[in-house]
Amino acid sequence: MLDLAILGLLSEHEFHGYEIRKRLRDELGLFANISFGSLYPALSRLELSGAVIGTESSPAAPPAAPIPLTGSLGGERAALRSRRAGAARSTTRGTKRSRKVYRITDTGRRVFEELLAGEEPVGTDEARSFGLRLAFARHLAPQARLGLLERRRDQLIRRLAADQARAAAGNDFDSYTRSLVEHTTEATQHDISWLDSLIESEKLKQAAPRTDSRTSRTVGTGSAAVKGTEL
Amino acid sequence: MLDLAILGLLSEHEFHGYEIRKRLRDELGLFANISFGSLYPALSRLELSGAVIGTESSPAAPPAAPIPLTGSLGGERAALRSRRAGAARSTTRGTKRSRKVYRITDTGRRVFEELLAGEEPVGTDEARSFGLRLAFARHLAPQARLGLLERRRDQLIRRLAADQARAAAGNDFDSYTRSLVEHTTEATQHDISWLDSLIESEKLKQAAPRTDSRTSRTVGTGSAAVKGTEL
DNA sequence: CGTTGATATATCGGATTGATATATCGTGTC
DNA sequence: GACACGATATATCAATCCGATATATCAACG
Repeated sequence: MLDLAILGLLSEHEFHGYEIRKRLRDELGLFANISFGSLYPALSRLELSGAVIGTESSPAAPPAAPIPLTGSLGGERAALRSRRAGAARSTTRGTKRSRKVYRITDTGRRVFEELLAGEEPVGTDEARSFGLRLAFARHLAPQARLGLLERRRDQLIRRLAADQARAAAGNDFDSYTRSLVEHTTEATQHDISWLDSLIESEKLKQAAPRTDSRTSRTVGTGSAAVKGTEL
Repeated sequence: MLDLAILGLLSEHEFHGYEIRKRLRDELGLFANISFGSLYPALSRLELSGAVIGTESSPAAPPAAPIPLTGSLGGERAALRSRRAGAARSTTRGTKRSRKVYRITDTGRRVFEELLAGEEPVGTDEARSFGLRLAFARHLAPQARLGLLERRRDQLIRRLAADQARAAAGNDFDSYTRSLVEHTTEATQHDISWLDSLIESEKLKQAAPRTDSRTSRTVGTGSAAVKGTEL
């Protein structure tokens, strides 16, 4: 769960520990809210196993791509600051503090793909796990991607059955518990509708071999599809 | 989180370990899906601290402590074995297997109320924690109950703000991540609406000092209130 | 009569969190 | 210009919890 998030982020760009956590938290919210207490051991683990390579970022470190990506909140702002402070700008930006930048290896990419395509956990944090995988679903083969969506749908169907059994059998619930169960059931139904629309879009996209290979817009905004499939 | 669930269940009836897990899982689903690996240590912990009392359920077991709680697990197990081998099947047919029935103490009730009224965690399983507390909310004073609902609402408002910030700033998301963020945002809004209806019902109930002290029906079935408060 | 599945308790390793410690740097403030 | 404060950055720790596993009994079924 944790290695998946780290490797997924590092598969796009190199980062140091603090920023890995920051990015995952800011971009994926509760789906990848990892703590330092698990991040740093995980990075050490991944480095030992050869999935990532950590490099000390000392002032004379001009590695590959500095920060070519988009927003890069912390990095660009830090670079801006140090540049304005005067000293830097000649070599690279003023490394404000010792940090260790992690880069993914080919082994790491293989591990990432295995984790992403591997078995999803069932139980407590299945929702977190699915959200995390969906956030990296673009790295999956279309076939595996559809499988991910459908397995999650099955999971939710089973959960809905359990919810409804609870609501039906447990008539001795007090009003708060009853409201909780009702609300949970509705939320699960909503999740299923959402997945239905995702699956439909995915099938359409795979059926039509358009060269529109970029992120097709039909997936994200399909509120009409959601309404249409409503239970 | 775990002690709260156990004590909450035991505050209504006495149960043995296996059934504690079964009940919590069947009635509260994901909100209290505790495993044996945490249940039995928790029960031992609670027994040591005097919050619960465990009694061996053998056919002729007077309520006084049969085995004077030597903490040593092996010792108790040995005693159990010998007892079962010796006085097996004298009378009462029902006892299918040796089990340890746990009963809550006055201390345990105090601990339970403290846990229930205490600080909610923020972070990963705040939803679980809230659901669990809501399931036992009838044990709270009306004042504290309203506070629980409002604190949860504030939490969700903050989460919604974070979700919307994500959706606004992160335009470089791929379609899957974008859909995930959108869906999460909608779910959070739905949760807030639900809490609004709960809070409204609660305030109404507290404003009207009806002697209708039983679980008022207006909370659980308030789908009209939900619709009315929809965003 | 044997095998399966539910009941029942217990332990272990591993993953993860939250808290805490340490240190540097930028910024606002008085 | 002193100085606190918050953000950056890495690291470690105890505590918690889960999933898997082991062991054992018993009912039901063919």
